[in-house]
Amino acid sequence: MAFFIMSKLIRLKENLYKQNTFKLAKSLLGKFLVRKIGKKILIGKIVEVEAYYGLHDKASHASRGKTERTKLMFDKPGLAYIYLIYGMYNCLNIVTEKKDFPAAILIRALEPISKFKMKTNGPGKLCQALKIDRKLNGENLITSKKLYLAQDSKTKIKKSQIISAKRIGIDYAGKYKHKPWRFYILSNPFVSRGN
DNA sequence: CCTGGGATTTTCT
DNA sequence: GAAAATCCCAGGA
Repeated sequence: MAFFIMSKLIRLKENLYKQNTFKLAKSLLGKFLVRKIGKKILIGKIVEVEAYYGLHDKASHASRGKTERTKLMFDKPGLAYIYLIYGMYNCLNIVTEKKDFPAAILIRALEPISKFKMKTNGPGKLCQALKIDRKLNGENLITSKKLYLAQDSKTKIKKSQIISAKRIGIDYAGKYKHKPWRFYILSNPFVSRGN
């Protein structure tokens, strides 16, 4: 299968995941999500993310404490936290911050690089397109053969191209619903909404 | 442009 | 038993 003209993809290293959640969230824009299934490789460029930060963030699953479901948010950075939402869709998050500090970055939209059968302009949809489900919950993106993040030396997103906005679907979160913790690439047609 | 409801099932109260 | 980090479709302005 012919891939697009693109310089070599290099997997993101452990150190990168150790930076502050908000810096990391912005720096993930323009990076690539890679999913390997047997010999098949599916690749998408990250164009939209949201940050969920700390125990006080009422929009975060971690705000109600550490449970069987949310314990990964309290784990070490670089793991995948995948959960089922509304009984129907999976959502993929990257765990961030030190162990015991709950935070994660939700991957909300991808620009397709390989050919997908389904759309990737939403957190539930991109998981369908890349066949990501809870079987991959806890996958270590630094070492996993099935799921990881990568960068290419050419693709750089300028600061002026990064938009901050309110997060989506969290109207119950009190004052935290106003936090501008959603980040996306200006004018990118694959952003889920508001572009 | 916007609002509202239904699908579907796990998780927590 | 209610809520949920979604999506799609219908209907109204």
